[in-house]
Amino acid sequence: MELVRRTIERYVKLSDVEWSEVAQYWTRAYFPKGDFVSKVGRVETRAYIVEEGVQRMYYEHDGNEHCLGFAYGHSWSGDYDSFLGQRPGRFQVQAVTDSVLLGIERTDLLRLYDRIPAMDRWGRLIVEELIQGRATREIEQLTLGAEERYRRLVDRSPHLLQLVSQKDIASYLRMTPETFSRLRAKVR
Amino acid sequence: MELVRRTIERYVKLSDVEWSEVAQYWTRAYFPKGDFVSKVGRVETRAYIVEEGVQRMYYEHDGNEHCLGFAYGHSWSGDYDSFLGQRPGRFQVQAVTDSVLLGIERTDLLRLYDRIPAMDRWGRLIVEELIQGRATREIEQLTLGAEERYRRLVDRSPHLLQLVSQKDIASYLRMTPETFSRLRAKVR
DNA sequence: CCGGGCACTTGATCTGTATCAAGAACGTCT
DNA sequence: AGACGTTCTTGATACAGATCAAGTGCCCGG
Repeated sequence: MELVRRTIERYVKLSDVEWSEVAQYWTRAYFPKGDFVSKVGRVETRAYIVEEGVQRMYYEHDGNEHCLGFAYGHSWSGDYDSFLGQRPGRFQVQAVTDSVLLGIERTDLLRLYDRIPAMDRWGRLIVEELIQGRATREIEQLTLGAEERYRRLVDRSPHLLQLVSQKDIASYLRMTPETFSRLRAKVR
Repeated sequence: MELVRRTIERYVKLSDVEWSEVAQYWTRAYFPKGDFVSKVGRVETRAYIVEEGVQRMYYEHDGNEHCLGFAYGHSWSGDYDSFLGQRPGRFQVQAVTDSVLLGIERTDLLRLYDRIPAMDRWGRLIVEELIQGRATREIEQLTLGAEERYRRLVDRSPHLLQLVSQKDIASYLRMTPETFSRLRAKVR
């Protein structure tokens, strides 16, 4: 659970006493490749930090999968939309590689928010960061053509190409696998 | 400023003492139609609540304007991206009609976050709500064709059609004014 | 270690929406 | 009130990327 403390303390400082209260609620969960972290229709009651592995979040429509993002490194994972709104999930979150996540129940998190103001602040800062990331993505979707979107991914997140199938990345970039494959051949 | 209190208290409760501290920092600002609330390149130091009027937020690229959203009712206004990240703004926010906004300086807001835990929580809840709204928009952009996007707008926000030019709405719906006009003629 | 099914590639064709163009109606500034 | 600029409409054409189709290779499970 040290990872949790480090992650939180990138935003706010916790005393040892506070941390010991926070720590008790986090648990480790294992998701083998292919397993679902969050499923459509189910209200997500847990928030996760990625300890190991990669997960993808996607929206299903007419049998098509539209990937909205990947979680890895020590970022957030799980369906934040369902978690924050406590409504039936609209997204699926699936382990793309064997994954280990550190999770906390929403009721426990709310209890911590009540008891430890720093945690409430942390919740705010995390979501603020999330929203800025989404704004960047929105700009890119809005203004870039398929080739430029591909180029940006290649030089900003080359590691993803190793870990995630081309069709999932294509979907994340809003293009078909065919288009992705052609760009791959074309661009250097 | 009563509006500010009502807006905040839709999320958290403030004592009269707390409110009197909060209240002093808010000021009223007038933006005649066409004026800019936030401008590209400038760091936004204020957050706003709309008292009157409509504003649009857009991204400029190659001389094209891509509208990301409108603010009205008693919602947020201003460039939240620049405000939250305190980086030079990527968006413009412009008054589409004569507008009256209630604003607060970031430094004052941070001071309130420090002094009044309920305000910190309010900040979190506001941003959580914002992100859920963006997720909904993202889903619609992802899965709906131009015609369906148009239909949804018409029956969810018909008032916008009265207040905002068709070209701005077209841009918000990610289509050209020509396509918008054709859909208008076609759909009922 | 074999076999079936994905993942990926490559080619041909299709299509929704953008782009270009031109005219009509509207609003607003002097 | 006149005139210009902007918004909206309508038509013709262009194009990026999707879709359809077929073939190759490779991974994983039995």
